[in-house]
Amino acid sequence: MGNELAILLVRNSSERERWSVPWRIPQTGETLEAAAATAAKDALGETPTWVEQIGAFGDGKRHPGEADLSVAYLGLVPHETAAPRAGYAWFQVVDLPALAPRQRAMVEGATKAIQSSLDQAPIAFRLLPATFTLSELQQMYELLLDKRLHKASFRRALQAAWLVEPMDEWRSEGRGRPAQLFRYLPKKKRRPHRGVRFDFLYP
Amino acid sequence: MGNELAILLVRNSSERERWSVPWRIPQTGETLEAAAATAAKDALGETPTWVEQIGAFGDGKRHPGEADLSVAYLGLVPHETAAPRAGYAWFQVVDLPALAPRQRAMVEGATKAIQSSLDQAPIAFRLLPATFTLSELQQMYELLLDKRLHKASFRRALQAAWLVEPMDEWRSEGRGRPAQLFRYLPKKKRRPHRGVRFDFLYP
DNA sequence: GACTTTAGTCACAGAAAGTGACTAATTCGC
DNA sequence: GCGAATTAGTCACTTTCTGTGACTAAAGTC
Repeated sequence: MGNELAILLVRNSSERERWSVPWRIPQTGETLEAAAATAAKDALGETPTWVEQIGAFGDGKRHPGEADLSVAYLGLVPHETAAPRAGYAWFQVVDLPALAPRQRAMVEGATKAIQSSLDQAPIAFRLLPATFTLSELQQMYELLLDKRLHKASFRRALQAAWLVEPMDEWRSEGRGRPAQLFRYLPKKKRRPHRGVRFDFLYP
Repeated sequence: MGNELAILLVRNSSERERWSVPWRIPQTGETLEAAAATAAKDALGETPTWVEQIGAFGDGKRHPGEADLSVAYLGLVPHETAAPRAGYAWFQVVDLPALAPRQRAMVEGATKAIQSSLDQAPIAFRLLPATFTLSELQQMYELLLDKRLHKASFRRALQAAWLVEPMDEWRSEGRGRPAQLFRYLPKKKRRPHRGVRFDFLYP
């Protein structure tokens, strides 16, 4: 665990082994995103470092115990995060329990959204400490994309995108040569560059 | 007109020169997408050839005459379409009248969505007749992307993507050499290929 | 000190994209 | 009828980007 994408589900109070996505009915004066962040905080104890809307889901049919309309949000937190509250549990995305159709659609939309916005937004950086090694960054991309990346290609693309800045620190991680630490390069400082594609693929 | 992206707005009944996006409250048993299609049909007299969800918009604040939550959909129709019903009018996207903030956000999201899903879905083909010339196709892409494309690059990428199939027909359009007609190549027949980027840019 | 392990870089081949020029087939003006 | 103008379609060449394996560097292990 920790190197796999996982999702936090809540046990369905009514049924025995039924799980569903954590949810919350927005209160008056509460934005959708705030409601999503609150739902996540109720589950986790802290607010996700990345929150993004997936979309509205509703099939017109009324299901017992379901709202007419669900607006799904994706929230991401790094693994070193507080344990979930009672009634909640993490599941690996590759091995989910049975979910209602709408729930499954929302989860599917969320995983796709991760991959498609990964090269548009600093998602990976919000999931890492302020300073990190390039290997850690690459592993995060691999985890989020569910794809192995080639080291040289990854670093080349990273350079072209001016996304990170080297620091004067190195970290020795037990075995092997110590890795240089980097930090996310705030947008302002970036030099003009072409669009970047992070879709390089390992054979 | 006709070679510009335009949006169909409806006059706000209450206020004098206020316009807003056509809307509809979904009925019980009606999916969101069906409601969106119906709203478009009410405005236009026909159903858009492309419909896609943009997202849910709601700021938590209650505005007079506005729902708590709006789920925005993008509907596209070719230009040769029935005239709008009374109270509706087309506006060029580059020159919109004043809109409420939420409305503006929805329109903005819609125009971005066009561009980002243009190379993932056969949007352009739904806006053209069944057979078309490559120049027509290129003009459609240029209109939707709001970007000039280089002829040779466009055709090269098109070939690599196996998206179209030449027919044995030519069409003479007044001046110049007659253009060969093509049609959209149904997915089944496509040969394996790499992903295609339609983001080649004119200097 | 030799071996293992992880970091980091290079170099090169092949593919893809940017671009201008060129050929082809029509209509228009005279 | 003929050359200019116009639109279609293709080529060729250069530059850039990707995929990839191999190489060097700096630590720990035994």
